Amino acid sequence: MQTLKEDVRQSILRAALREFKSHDYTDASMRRIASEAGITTGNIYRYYKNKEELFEALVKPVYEKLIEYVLNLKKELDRSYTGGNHGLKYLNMVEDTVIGLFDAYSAELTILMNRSAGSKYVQVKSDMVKLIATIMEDVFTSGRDNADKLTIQQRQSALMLAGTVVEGICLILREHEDGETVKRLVNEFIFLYYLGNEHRFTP
Amino acid sequence: MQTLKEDVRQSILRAALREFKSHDYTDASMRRIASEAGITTGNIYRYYKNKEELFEALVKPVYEKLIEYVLNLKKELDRSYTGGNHGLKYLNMVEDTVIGLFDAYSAELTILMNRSAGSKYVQVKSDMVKLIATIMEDVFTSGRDNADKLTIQQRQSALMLAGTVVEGICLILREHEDGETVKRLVNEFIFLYYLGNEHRFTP
Amino acid sequence: MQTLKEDVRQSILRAALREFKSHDYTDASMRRIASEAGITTGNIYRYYKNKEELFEALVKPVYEKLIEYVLNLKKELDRSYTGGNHGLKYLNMVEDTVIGLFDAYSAELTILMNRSAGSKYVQVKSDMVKLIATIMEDVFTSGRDNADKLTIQQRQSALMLAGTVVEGICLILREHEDGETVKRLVNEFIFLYYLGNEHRFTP
Amino acid sequence: MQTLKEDVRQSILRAALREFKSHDYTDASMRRIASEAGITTGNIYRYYKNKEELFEALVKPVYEKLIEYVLNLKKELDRSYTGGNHGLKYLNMVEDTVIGLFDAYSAELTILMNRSAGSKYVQVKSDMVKLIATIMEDVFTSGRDNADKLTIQQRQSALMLAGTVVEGICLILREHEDGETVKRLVNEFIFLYYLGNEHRFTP
DNA sequence: CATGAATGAGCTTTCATTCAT
DNA sequence: TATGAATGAAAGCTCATTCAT
Repeated sequence: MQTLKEDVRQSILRAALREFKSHDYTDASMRRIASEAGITTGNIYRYYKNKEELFEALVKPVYEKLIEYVLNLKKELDRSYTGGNHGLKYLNMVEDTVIGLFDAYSAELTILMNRSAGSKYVQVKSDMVKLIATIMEDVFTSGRDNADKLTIQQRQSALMLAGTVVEGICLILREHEDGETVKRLVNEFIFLYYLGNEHRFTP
Repeated sequence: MQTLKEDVRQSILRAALREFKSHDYTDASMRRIASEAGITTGNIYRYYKNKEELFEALVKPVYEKLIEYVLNLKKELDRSYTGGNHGLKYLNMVEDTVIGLFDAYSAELTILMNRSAGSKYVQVKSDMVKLIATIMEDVFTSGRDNADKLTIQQRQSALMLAGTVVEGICLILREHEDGETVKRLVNEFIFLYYLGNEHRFTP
Repeated sequence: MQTLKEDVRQSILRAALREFKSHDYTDASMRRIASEAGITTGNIYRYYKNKEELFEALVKPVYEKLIEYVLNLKKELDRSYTGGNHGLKYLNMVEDTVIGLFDAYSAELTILMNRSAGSKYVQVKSDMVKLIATIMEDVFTSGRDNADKLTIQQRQSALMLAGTVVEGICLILREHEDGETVKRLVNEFIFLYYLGNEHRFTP
Repeated sequence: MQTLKEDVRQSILRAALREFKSHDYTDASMRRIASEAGITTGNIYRYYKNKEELFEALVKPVYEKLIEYVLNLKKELDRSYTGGNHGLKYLNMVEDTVIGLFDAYSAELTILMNRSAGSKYVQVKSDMVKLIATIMEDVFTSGRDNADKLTIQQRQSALMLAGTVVEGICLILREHEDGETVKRLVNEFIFLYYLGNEHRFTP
């Protein structure tokens, strides 16, 4: 064979998935992954150069898709900043992003968002938060002409909303495996944010 | 002497607070805590049997208060389930609980909610979530006579909402030290949930 | 106590000395050093941060002295390049350097010169060789006006002579512990090189 | 088939040669040898039981020739100890030995002398040294009737000279591949020793 | 015969915990 | 009580060697 045994590679990935689902990158143990995969510690290193690479093998594909989606989102955002409340539209784009990624890589997305502490992917969450915060700020200033009039409190609120949206989505990802359920819950969740904001100033 | 001992105990707790604020239970280092407290590694074990107990010393008081408040909340809930939409009222009680605890134990609450991974307090969050989920279910069934008519989807939604509320509050606690800011953001956050739900069925 | 137990530190150094005398840096084993020192593996790291630092603790002092001596040698060399055969004089300076260093750090010098492979001190030997090669070239061109007339063969010879001088001295260091013996043998050895070269062209 | 096998054996040896030229026995890697030889890791063990045997396969032929030459040298030495300074003659025999072996097995000789650390051939060098030391002692006592009058210092000097000769030759072997260059440098080097000793007592 | 996946003992290093003083 | 040196198990990783296919 040219390639290493595909079933072993699969069981390593499966075991790694389980391990990283329940431990942060730092706390995950190669020994445990190996034994869970039914192989010896050393053998894992024939398949993945080291812990970082094993983690990356799981998480990089989603990460790259995420970046791609996020860049599109940003472009869309910049293109149409001419006014009008596009809050729901943007939030829907966020939702589509999540759902799209989840369809292809449910567990991996979960790990990327929840277990990267200690790896080089730590900043992913806060990157997402920053992006979504700009969306939120856009929501706040909708209809008005410039955004730099935001008070420091409004900026804090935007960051909070962005942070809680991200955390909320992460939670849903963590707790559910079924795609349909995830979709429905993310949809409800995002819609809640939309409605909440919609009626903020018009009670 | 007792006096001296109390001094030391206090500086251990102070140091532990700082350590656990920035590290998960597993990643926190007893050595660092000792040296930050200005004592020796071994001496820490005269005051606390082990890492778990030290963590507990920090976190148990808030935990117990939390339980207490939560039981009250529950009682209130059970007592007045006779109808009418009390969603906001209950959410306000949750908010009051958080704010109340935060006033007395800001850092400890933050730690309890955010850094318990690896300790026996991991489940606190999910306990909270379960409780709040019952509140959410109450919101859903407001005006109707019994709650066991909830579909499985509704139950999932309630759990999701509860989970995201808790995660959101945890995030706010994690990111802010200033009491006023925490209050304002938690209030906004809770209000968002209220409004979001309020207009759910009346768009 | 402020400092770690000095006798343990000494026995670690003693054990490390033994280990590094018989193994290259890479092949030396911390476990063996620890057990030879009569302590546990982990305990070594209370005294030295890692293998590199333990090696350095042994070898850095000699290394710095060596650099110092060598810079002096170089200065002397550059200052008096006006001609006349100073071969013996320079070789005597090399000898003095070796003897001086050996008096203070016999084993350490041995290790520095013979066991650095794999550490950041690998190049020490070849640095020495290069320096001594310039001395040798000076010997070859003594009395003549410029050195760049040396043929490629002469340069090879100079490098060979320098290399063998260094290797010879390393050998003497490796095989003998007694200072007087080292002195005598290095002296004889250097003198041999002097005589050998002296009579090269005047048989 | 026998033919095929011989091919493989040859390419293993060729690869091992390259590996051992640049790494000590301990640091050489069977994996690298196999891959350099264009075969699989496991297959190497069909041809050579283990690392030691592979090393031996390379080095034993030279080793045995070396022993043979050395025994001859010794015989010659014993036969003609009746007086007269035969120093140069003997040193020339040493030189002839080296050159002769080098002609037939350049790389293997280099490896035997320079890379045996960790294998069972470590002592080869010191064997050589011991033999050459007896030559040196003969040089010292030339013209006098018996050798056991040598002082301990003289014996040490003889050992030193022998050791440095051997180290010097090893160095030349290590640094040069070209046969002519090796010959010239070894010749110069040996001649240096001859001259140096010649004029020792007749300055 | 050959393959290359698998083994297992070894490596350096870290850290909660213990214990002689 | 307090000290801080010592322990020992665990981590990530490497590599000569074995063995099922």
